[in-house]
Amino acid sequence: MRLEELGLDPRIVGKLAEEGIEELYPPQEQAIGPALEGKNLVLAVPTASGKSLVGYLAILQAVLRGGKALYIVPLKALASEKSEDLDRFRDLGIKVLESTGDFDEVDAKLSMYDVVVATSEKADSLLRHRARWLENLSVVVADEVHLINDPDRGPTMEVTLVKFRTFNPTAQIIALSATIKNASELAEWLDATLIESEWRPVPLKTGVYAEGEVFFTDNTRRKVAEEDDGVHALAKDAMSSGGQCLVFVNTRKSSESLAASLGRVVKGTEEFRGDDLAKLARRLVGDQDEPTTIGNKLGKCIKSGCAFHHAGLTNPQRKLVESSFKKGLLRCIVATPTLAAGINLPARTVLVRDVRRFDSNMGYTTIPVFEIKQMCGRAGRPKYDKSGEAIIVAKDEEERSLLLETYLLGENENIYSKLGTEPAIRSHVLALIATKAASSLDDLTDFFDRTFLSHQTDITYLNDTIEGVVGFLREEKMIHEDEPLRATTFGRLVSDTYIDPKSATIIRDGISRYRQGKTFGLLHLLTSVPDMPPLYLRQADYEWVEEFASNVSPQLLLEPPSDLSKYEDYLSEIKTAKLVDDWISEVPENDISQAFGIGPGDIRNKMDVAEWLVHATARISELFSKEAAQDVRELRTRIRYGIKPELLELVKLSGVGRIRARAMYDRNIRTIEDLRNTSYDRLKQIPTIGEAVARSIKNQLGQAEKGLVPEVDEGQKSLREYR
DNA sequence: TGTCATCCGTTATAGACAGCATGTC
DNA sequence: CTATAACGGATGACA
Repeated sequence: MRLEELGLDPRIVGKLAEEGIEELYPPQEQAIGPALEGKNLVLAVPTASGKSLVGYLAILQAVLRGGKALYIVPLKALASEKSEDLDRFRDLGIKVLESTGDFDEVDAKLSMYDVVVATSEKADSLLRHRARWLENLSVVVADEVHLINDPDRGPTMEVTLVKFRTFNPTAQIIALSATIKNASELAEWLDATLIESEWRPVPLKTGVYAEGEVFFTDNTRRKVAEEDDGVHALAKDAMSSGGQCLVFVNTRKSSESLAASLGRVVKGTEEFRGDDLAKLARRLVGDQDEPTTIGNKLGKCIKSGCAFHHAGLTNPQRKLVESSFKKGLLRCIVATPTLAAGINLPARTVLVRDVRRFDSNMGYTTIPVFEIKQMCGRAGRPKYDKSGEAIIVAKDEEERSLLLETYLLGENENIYSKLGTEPAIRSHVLALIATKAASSLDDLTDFFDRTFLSHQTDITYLNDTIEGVVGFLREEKMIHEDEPLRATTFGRLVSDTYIDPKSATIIRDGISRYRQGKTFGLLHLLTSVPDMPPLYLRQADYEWVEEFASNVSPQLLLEPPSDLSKYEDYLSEIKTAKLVDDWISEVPENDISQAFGIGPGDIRNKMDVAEWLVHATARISELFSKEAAQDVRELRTRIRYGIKPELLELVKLSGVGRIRARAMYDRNIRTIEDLRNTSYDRLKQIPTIGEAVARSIKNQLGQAEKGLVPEVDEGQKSLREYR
C-alpha cells in the first residue's frame, strides 16, 4: 500500500519520501490504521523491525494537529537515538527535546517543545514535579514496554503508564514491545488493539553449532572447519565472506580475551584496514583524559579490527566502538549483554557463545529466551544484507538439540508485573500522596487496581502492604498523621529527589550525628543506602577493608552492624565509600580502577549515583541539620569533579574540571585572583589548556581581549558529553 | 640453579535509572 | 541449588 493511502498528513509523506521511505513494512502497515485513529495500541514485534516508526508517525500526525507527545524509553542511550530520529522531522516544525537525568530542563522550557523523549524514570519525575506540559499530552509512546518485567525498573514504567491513563484519559497510549508470550494480556490491560508479528525486514537464519556443524531451524546444515574452537571457526567463516560479526558472551573478562584472539582472525580478511584502525586506536588514547589499562587494552584490540564492549568502558570509548563498527571499520565486536538491548547496532552475523550467566542471587542461571532472541535479532542489516545469521554455540550435540528447542523453536516467556514488592510500593505510594494524586487509602487501592499487577493477579493481599507502607511513611514523618493523607515538606522532598524513602530515613538519621571533619562518615552514609548498589567484596579485599574500617570508625555516622550476617554488607559499604574517597582525593583513575577491580565506566556510574545521593543529602540536611548543609554541598562539588578541597575555587569556571584545575594549581595558580594575574599567553601554555580554553577562562573573568569574540565554550560541551 | 611448561586449586562473575545548581540587600 | 574461564601458586622437566 502506498503511503498516501494511509491517511497520513501529506507533509509527513513528503518528508518520508525524502528519507527514501515509500512504503511501510507489513506490521507497520497493520498498525498504522489504529495508530492514526488515536486508538491505544500494543505492537509486539521483533527488535529492528521498525516499530519505532509507528510511534513516530502517530506522534507527527498528532503534533501537526497541535498536540504534544511523550516518547518513553528504557535507556539514556536510546533517548538520544530516538530524539535524533525524531529531530529529522524538524522542518515540519516539530521541536524535539531529549530529557534525561543528564539534561536538565525546567518546566517553563518544556512548553517550547512538541515532543519530549524521556527515560521512564524521568517521565515519572516530570509527573512528580507536576510539569504542566504533561497535561496537554495527546500521545504517549512507551518503547520496550516489556521493561515492565524488570524487578528494579519495571514498576516505574508500569506506574507511569497508569498515571497517564488516570490523569490524562484522552491521551493515546502506544506500547511497543519485543515479542512476548502474553502480549494480549498487556493489550487487554491497556484497552489496546494488539498487533503481533514475527516479520523482519531482513530474513533471519538461526541455528545452533556443535562439534563442527551448525543445525539451522530451516532444517539445513552447514559444516564448519573444526581446527579452532567453535566461535573462532564461525567468526572466521562469517568475516572471510566480508560480513561483520557480533559475539555475545557472559563476562567482561571473556569479552576482552575473546576480542583479542578474534583480532587475529580479522587480520586475515580482505576488509582489514590496518592503517585506519591504528589511527582510530591512537584517537582513542588521545581522547582519554587519563590513560588507563582498559583503554590500552581496547586500543590494542581495535588495531586488530575487533573490539570488546561492556559497561566498564567509558561512554566515549563505547561510542567510538559503536560508531566505527557502524562505519564498517571494525569487523567484529565481542560484547556482554550491553549491546543486546541497547542502541541499534546490527551485524550480518551474530554469535551467542553463552546461554548461561552468573547471577549473584540465583547462582548460575540460564538466560531467558527473550534475551537470547534480542541478541539474535541484531543479525542482518537492513539495506545492506540480504539476510542475517544468528548462531548459538553449544558444547556438544546433546546441548545443541536442547538449545535449538528452547531458544530457537521455543516460545518467549510471559512478562509479569513486579510492582508487588515493598520497595516499589513504598516509593510510589509516597509519590502519589506527595503529588496529591491520592489522599486516602481508598485512593491508593483504586490506583493499584488499575495497574498491570492487578490485571494479572488478585491484589487484595496488597492492602496490607499498602497500609504498612503508609504507617511507615507516617512514622518517618513523610506524611502527616491525620486524614486526608498529605505529604510533609520532608516527604515532598523525598519524592522530588526520587530517592527511596528508606534511603531518606537513613540519611536523615545519619546526618544528625555529623560533626565537622567527618567527611568519610558522610561518604559511608551515602554508600549504605539502598539506592547505592554495593561493590563486590573480593576475598582479597576483606583484610584491607576491615583494617581501613577500624581506622575510620571514629568518623562514621552509622553504627557498624551487630548482626553478623550484615557484616559483609557493611564491609562492602566501606569499600564503596573508600572508592568515592579515592576519587575525591584525586587518586588517578587507573589506580582506582586497578585497586577496586572495576572499569573507568563503573567509576563514572558510581560517582553519578553518589552525586545524586549527596545532592539529596544536602537537601535533607537543610531541613534537619543545617550545620552539616554547607559541608555536604562542598562534598557534592568534590564528588562531581573528583577533586580535593583546594581545587574547589578553580573548578567554578566552566571548562575547568579536575585535570585542568590541578594543572593550574600545581603551577601556583590557585585562586580566581591568581588567574586574573596570569596572562593569557601563560595560560595557554599549560598542558591540557589550549587557546580556546584560555580565552574562555579570560572571558569568564571579564578579561576578554579586544577583538576576540566570546564563543561557545568547548570545554563545557565536552564535559557534558563526558558525564 | 634458573627458566619455562604444566597441572591444579582458587577466584570472581551483566547492566544502569533518578536531582539540580547560584546570590543579595 | 546449579558452571566455568582465567588466574596464580606449586610442581616438575630440562638446560
